[in-house]
Amino acid sequence: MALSALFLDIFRANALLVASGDELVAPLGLTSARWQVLGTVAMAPTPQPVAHIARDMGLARQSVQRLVNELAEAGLVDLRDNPHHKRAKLICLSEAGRHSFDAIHKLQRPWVDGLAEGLETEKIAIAAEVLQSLRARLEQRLGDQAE
Amino acid sequence: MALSALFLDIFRANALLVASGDELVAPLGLTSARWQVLGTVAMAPTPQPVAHIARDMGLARQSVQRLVNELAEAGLVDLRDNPHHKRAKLICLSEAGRHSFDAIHKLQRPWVDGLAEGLETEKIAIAAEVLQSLRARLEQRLGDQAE
DNA sequence: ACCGTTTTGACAGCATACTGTCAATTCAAC
DNA sequence: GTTGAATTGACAGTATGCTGTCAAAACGGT
Repeated sequence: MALSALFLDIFRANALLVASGDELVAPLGLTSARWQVLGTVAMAPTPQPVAHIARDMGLARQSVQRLVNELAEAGLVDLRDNPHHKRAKLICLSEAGRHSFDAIHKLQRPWVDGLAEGLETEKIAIAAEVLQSLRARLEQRLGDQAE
Repeated sequence: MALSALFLDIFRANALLVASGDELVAPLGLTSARWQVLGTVAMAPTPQPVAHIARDMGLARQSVQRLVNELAEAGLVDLRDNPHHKRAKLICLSEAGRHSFDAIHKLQRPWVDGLAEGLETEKIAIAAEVLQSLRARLEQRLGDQAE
């Protein structure tokens, strides 16, 4: 079955992307996971609490919680008081975090451009479509049993 | 950039596939990772040592080592003496392992069929092609720096 | 206003994958 | 044949993700 083969490709691509991402941002003292959290925080139109970021990223709340705690300890994000909730602090970039994020951007663009070179845009779009369709089905099935 | 978006889709699809796989084989007391190792062992034309299986799967040697040790402890695989290497035992399925593998197959087929339903085969093929191309590029780049 | 439900972060523990290091073994070059 | 390089498994440690449980806080229906 073609789909089973695709699964293996997804596993490998995922592993390689994480490894390559780690390598890419290592000079900045970051990792793939922290970079992704930092990016989500940076892109949010307004500071969000951890649980909201986790939903945005499709990760478990506690995974993001730990990463945010580490980023806060590293001084890359600040925990701002939330007027609407005493415990759920709002996460926003610190000065250093903004710096790191900008530096990542400069590294990321040529990296992605190099990877994309020679790949047909339409095929990338089709691949994304297939993965999103897969995602929807998997999420629905997991939801069926969990809730 | 379209490719960056695809990366996020790959991350999510990977996480969901692992979670769904865990759920699928949980009744058999297995996990996604062990299932994949078991499958690789079962599919090998002849019993292979751990390091060879790891290369087959694109995983680090030690990751597979641990999983194989656990599978051996669970009695699903046997470690057969290797006439060509005193330390590198050959991994092969035990009776129980063969049983589990057959049971997995029966579970897996309807699951995959259900997921594939409505997906166009050509699009799946294109997605696989994109991911393989991506894999080749990422592997090459990582290799550049590591070796 | 009150009480039950939901959300949230803290804490603890597990599974998976990675890396680095070491000793035993095999292999290859000479 | 001997010696140096590569392979292999054991052991230890790290990063990421998950889950479960708990108490504090917020929310909602009555």
